[in-house]
Amino acid sequence: MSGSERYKALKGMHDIMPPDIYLWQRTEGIAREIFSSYGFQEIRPPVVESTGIFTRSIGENTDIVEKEMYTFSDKAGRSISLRPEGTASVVRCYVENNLHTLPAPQKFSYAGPMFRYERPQSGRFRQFYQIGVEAFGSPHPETDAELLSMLRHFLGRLGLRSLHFQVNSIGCPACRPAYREALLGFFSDRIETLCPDCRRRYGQNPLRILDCKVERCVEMRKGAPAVTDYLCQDCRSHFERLCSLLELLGISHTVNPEMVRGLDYYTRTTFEVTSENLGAQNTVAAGGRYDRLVKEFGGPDTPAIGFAIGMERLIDLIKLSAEHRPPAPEVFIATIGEQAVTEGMLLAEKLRISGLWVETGDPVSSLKSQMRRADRLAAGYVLVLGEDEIRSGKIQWKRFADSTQGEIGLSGVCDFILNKA
RNA sequence: GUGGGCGUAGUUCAAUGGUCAGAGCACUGGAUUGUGGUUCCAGGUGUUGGGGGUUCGAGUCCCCUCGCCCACCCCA
Repeated sequence: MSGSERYKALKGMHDIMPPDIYLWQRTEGIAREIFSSYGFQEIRPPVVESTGIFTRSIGENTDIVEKEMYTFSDKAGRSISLRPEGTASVVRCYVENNLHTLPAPQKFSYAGPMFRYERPQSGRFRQFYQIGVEAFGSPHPETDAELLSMLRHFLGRLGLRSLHFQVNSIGCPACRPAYREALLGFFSDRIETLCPDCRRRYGQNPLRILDCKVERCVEMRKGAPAVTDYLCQDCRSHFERLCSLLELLGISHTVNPEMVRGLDYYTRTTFEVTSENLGAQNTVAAGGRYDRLVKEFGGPDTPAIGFAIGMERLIDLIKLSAEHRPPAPEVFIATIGEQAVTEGMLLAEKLRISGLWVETGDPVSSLKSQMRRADRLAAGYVLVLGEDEIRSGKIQWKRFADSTQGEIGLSGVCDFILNKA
């Protein structure tokens, strides 16, 4: 504990280990299963990219690129960065590999670590994991709805309840400037009454005033123009269609015109899934449309939409939702005597080949301590193998769950366990 | 970057400024020889995060530093 000489993980970076790792594996498996049933195929872009990929897509003046990126020079002096999010890399991959030549829409998923140099807090880390999906080539609100539906499907399969879906449309280059002007106009005569942060936001990113938590600001923005009232005809009908599809699919949600997304590339649909049970960082998944990004990356004009799920936050919720038992060995082989140790190894191998998780006892410790260890591991069956068993060819089995035990011929052990386990 | 809280055994925590810093859990062994959990007995560990200061005396008070947690900011 006197740790100055012992290495520790870096601030904001954590080991994911048992028993949590089982929740991660299960969650990732369910994601793979469900996403693939919607036609999403996994891709694995590198974790490091040219810095420009992120600055151009996420936005030069966002906090992420301004102060949160892990940016380095490589040996040749190129500026490279650890990815702070997944979409930019996937778009780069899509363009670089000319994936638009494949039949649209093309749908991809990814999973892995992201990096942001932030001050850690509950639900926020410097290395954190996201599972995300991106669909390219469909401008239709049906695709938006399908994504939301898939997300709900996934979260439902994990047993999560009481999640809050919020959707919004932030318009397109045709209609957003007008809204921005309206917002600036609304606040222009009351800038002084806003909090210092919001005064800064007024110049930087006025939309952010809409989700300020300061009470006075909440009060001041009553009656502020809503983005949804300023949508152009195309954006409006896209959004209305989406909302009616969500109704049809039975996805309960809130339309929240004050919902703001942090990344610059979003157009039209944005959405967020939040939970009451997470602390301040309560967004577990979020996403939206980015119809201009592919073109900006040098590809053909291609609409796209995606979302990302914050794994740590998701796992937190899964842990809260129910008790989760880590897996336990199916069989524990306790041995007494040298010959039994050898026989035990052979038996263990045989059972493992059948796919069972088998542990063996410490060759030199007493049967009692081996039994105790088996119990602590919560092993399904203990097989006791000693001189008597080797002589008689019959092995003792014991099941902790109901404290039953019995005898079985050595040759039949495998079938016996497989049938019961 | 800003603010608040907390650092004592592997872990969770205790200890009016005053003997040798304790307890639960965990771990190991044992309670008639080859049977776990419950019970009983026995066993060990700390540079009290680090450094300095005040004091006859500091885990306790003060300063610095490092680390963790939470919140702001921002975001998954």
